Amino acid sequence: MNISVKSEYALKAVFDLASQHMEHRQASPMPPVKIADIAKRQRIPQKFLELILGGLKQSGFVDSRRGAEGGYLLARAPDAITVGDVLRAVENVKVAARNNNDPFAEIWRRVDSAVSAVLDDTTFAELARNWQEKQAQFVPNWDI
Amino acid sequence: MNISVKSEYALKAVFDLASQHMEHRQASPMPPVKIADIAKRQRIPQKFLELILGGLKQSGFVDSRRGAEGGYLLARAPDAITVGDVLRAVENVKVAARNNNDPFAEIWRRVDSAVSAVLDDTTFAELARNWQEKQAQFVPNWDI
DNA sequence: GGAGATCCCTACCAATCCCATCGGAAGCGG
DNA sequence: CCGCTTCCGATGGGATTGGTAGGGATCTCC
Repeated sequence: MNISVKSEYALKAVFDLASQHMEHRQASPMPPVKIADIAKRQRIPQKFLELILGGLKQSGFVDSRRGAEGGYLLARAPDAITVGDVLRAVENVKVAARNNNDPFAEIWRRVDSAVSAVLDDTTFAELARNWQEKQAQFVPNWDI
Repeated sequence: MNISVKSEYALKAVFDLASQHMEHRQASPMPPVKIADIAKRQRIPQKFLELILGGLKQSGFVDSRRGAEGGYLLARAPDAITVGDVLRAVENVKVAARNNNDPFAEIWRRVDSAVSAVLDDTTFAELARNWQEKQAQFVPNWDI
């Protein structure tokens, strides 16, 4: 599985937005998250992140508010976005007319479907929840 | 699943050797297969194929005989080589110290094992047999 | 012992991504 | 209107990819 750094950043960005979304108290409307904050938390070069988020917006995963107190937010609920969705949108999917006439066609199909199976059933809500639990395990003194 | 052309060539080369091996009558010892023949059958630039086979030999999958009537042959039986074996040897396997401390570690593990599962249980003997059957289906007049 | 065929090795190259940075324009809130 | 923030196009170095070129080195068969 060859995952480009760019794709990794995209996943981390969506993950960050999902985490922020889920930590937020539902009373007030969710405020946008600034690029600079995401970049700092996820260790992503800020300028690079800008263009990644641009693509992510084009693909309809996130939405943005300009100006002061602007930023990015998720366009859908965190449990309605899977890792596979984001990955397929970000990676330039050059399906390139899979040559059906070679001996490997079958095995590539099998691999693709195996990968999709695991990628398409993990949502970012799940990811964020698991991560929060794991963090709580290592810093369990928060309410003592 | 991002597969480089080079890896594809390597797979095709091993597949070609396996096919030749299985078509050969077992009475006489298997004669080596020439690079030029593999290149022509599998549509691979000959000089490029040379260096790919070199690597494949270094990895222990194939063996070579020099001189007139020389060429390449499999180092193991076709049913003892899986697609995964070849792929891992050819692709520069930069495992790169999987960061265990990110939210995606788990999912990458799951993907890797899913991919390995399908890649490691397909041997080239299987591939060659399936291919021969498929060809026979489309050109069924060979013995009429 | 040649001759011819083959493997082997090093170097090189052009194109294409990949990762990132810069500079400003445009929009929004106070 | 001013500061903050997203947006957008251009640029650029570096690595990788896909391939070429050519000359040995070495083996086998006659």
